[in-house]
Amino acid sequence: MPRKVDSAARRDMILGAAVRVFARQGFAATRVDDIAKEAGVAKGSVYLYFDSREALLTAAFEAYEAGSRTLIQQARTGTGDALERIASLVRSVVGMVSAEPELTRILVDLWAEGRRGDASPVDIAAVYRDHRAVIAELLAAAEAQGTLRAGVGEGHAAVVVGAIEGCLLQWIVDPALPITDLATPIVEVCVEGLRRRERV
Amino acid sequence: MPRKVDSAARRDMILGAAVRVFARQGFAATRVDDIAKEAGVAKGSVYLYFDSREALLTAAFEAYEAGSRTLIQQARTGTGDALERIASLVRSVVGMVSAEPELTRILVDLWAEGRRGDASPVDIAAVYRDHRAVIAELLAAAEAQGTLRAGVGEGHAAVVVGAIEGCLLQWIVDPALPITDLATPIVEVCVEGLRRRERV
Amino acid sequence: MPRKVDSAARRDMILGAAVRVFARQGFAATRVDDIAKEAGVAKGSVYLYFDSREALLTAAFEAYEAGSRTLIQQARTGTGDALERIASLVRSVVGMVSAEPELTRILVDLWAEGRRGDASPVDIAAVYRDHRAVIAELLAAAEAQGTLRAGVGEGHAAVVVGAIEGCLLQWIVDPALPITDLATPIVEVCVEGLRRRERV
Amino acid sequence: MPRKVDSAARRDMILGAAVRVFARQGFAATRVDDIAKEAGVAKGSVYLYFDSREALLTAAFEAYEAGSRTLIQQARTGTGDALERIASLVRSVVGMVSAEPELTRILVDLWAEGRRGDASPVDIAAVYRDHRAVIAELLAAAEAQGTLRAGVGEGHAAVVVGAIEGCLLQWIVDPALPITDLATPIVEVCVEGLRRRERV
DNA sequence: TATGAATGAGGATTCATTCAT
DNA sequence: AATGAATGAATCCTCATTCAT
Repeated sequence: MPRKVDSAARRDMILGAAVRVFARQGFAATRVDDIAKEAGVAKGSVYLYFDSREALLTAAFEAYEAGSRTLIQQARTGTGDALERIASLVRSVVGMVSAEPELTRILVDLWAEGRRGDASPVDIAAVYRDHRAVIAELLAAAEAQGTLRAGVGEGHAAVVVGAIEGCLLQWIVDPALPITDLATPIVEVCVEGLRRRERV
Repeated sequence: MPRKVDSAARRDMILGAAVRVFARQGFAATRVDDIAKEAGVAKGSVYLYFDSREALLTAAFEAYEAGSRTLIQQARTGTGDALERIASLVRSVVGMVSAEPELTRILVDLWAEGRRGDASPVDIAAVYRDHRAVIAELLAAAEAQGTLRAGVGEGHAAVVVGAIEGCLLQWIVDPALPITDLATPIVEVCVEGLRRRERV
Repeated sequence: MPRKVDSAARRDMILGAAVRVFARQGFAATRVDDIAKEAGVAKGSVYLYFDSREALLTAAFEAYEAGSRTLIQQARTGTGDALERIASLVRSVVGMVSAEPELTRILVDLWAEGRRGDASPVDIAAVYRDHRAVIAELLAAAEAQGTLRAGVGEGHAAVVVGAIEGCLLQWIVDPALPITDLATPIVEVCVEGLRRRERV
Repeated sequence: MPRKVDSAARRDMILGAAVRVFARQGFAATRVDDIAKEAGVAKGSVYLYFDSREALLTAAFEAYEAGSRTLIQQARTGTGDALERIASLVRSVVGMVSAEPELTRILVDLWAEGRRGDASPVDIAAVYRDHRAVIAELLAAAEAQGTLRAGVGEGHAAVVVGAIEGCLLQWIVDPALPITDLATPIVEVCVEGLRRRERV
């Protein structure tokens, strides 16, 4: 009779440990042994669930990407004032920091890994392309709703995404920065910076 | 004296080679041998000018930091409309991408390295602290000039810095993104998002 | 009793699988997992019947040795013209290739393993000592029968064994070689090379 | 000024050490560290001259092959009685055991490695194909000279090669076997087994 | 100063073997 | 008896750094 294990749960457990260690030390400085220790298993066991150290980062990316996709989906399926929906998306993304601080801290490793381009399975560029796409869609909707000021286009979507990610970046590099307090300023700058100026 | 000049030039030459290779392959994937080859010197010669592979990244950081400090200085010493000076700063930082693309592409490695906190000589957090500080100063000036809308504070400075760095990030990760075209949108979103709404 | 039979059959089944995989990939490149898969059992089950991976090779050797002993026995118990009995032995050994190709292909692993000398339970040297011994006995008989030419001794027995094994070797290394066609040439060279030259 | 080293000599020195260790322990049981120790260098230095542990075996094969080619060349360029030239070749090959005992003892590893077929750079099969080819040529010459008995063909060439290699094999597996004493018996059996029977 | 051969610590990965179920 | 998850020792190879010339 084989030992009973929930293979998926085990995998998740190890991945969770890996993410914690990556968040703490950075991917480059993380040894497979560190991960095994954090997970409370032997080094070899890590390889029962992941092909390589690299694969753990990729899996972390996939987890991040999945969360990201959910947020994007929500933004897409929402209704109502388009600029308000952008504001919600901003708050959701920033909210992820509290929900998943480790996964967020890994972002910098994903950027570094994803920069290699097609050579890497970490296609972080695609994630941001998607982000820009939703924002652009919402901006188009805002335009239709007449709430947008003139001359807003693709570039502005990149700026909104940039504002969010750039704030995450500052927090990653300096955890003392009160990232959760930034959601409102981001919304204010971005949404108000795009909203049509009311005539009196 | 001529010796010293030569020596400094040689150091710069090697550092330049290192930066190019870092930009191409990323710090983690860069071997000291790659740098030596790019510089056209022997591996051992690299160590005549730098203590370690790590030191090359630190030196690159210092170069980046110096450039950054110059921009900050310019923003501080400037005069005139405060919001316009913010706009200039934004354009300057984005302009650095064209001027020094390699140094910019290295940013991601600096973020990764700098994240280690006090353990690392790459204090990238300080750079962004400084950036936020100037922006905050300029915002205060704008407030005094009456061009700022109400309720703007520290957080908004972080957003402006975030918008810039977040756009750089997107470009690093996806060089197809037309980063230079983003200067204007960034300015529009940030400056207009902060400017006081004119009454007619 | 039925248990015992089952057990022995199971052992043989696993050994057979091991031999097939060894023949295919070579001992060094064979994982216990490969053997388990070939046998259709779990990896752990292999260890219920064999102490170690090494033990499987040893068991294969024992099977080979048993077959070899049978042939030797037949050669010893035979009667009639001594040179003819040598010819028969040659044909029998070469015939084993068709009968047990996998076991034959493993020979090279047995040679490698057996070379370690006393440290190894694979005493392939003893097998060849035995082969040489029978051949020598038969040569002595031939001498008594007056069919042998003068000056034939121990060394010639080694040559006969060598001719056989050397042909197997060439086939192992190059399966395109039509090994079964070689039985007759081996017999011709060896037997005629030893037979007394008839006076007319 | 670079350290002066004769790179080729260094390579040969390390290869020599590797061959000695392979001969002693077998390829499978040889660690790169063992080779380094035998050569009196650090482990890493081995990799300055060889790509991998495997490459050392390949290089050993190439050395063996080169020697083999020389012998073949000599056999081809010789003149005189064809059967006598076969006898010389036999003696030369057997003589290699005294000249290069370690290289000879490695043969079994080359056989094991070479058995993998096209996947391996150790094309030992080609070596034996060449050996058979020369022997076949010499047999054809003998036939033309009228010294050969009827019905001799390709297969007989394989037998001659087999007799030689099979004797080496017995020595490898059992160094107590007086291999040098076997040259004469091999010649007697093979040459006399192929020579035309004189009528009185 | 410059070189590049030499070093050896370090770390990812493999896989024979064990053992809880 | 059978399983296959878990283990961790073993080993290949890399590469930052040193140093003799």
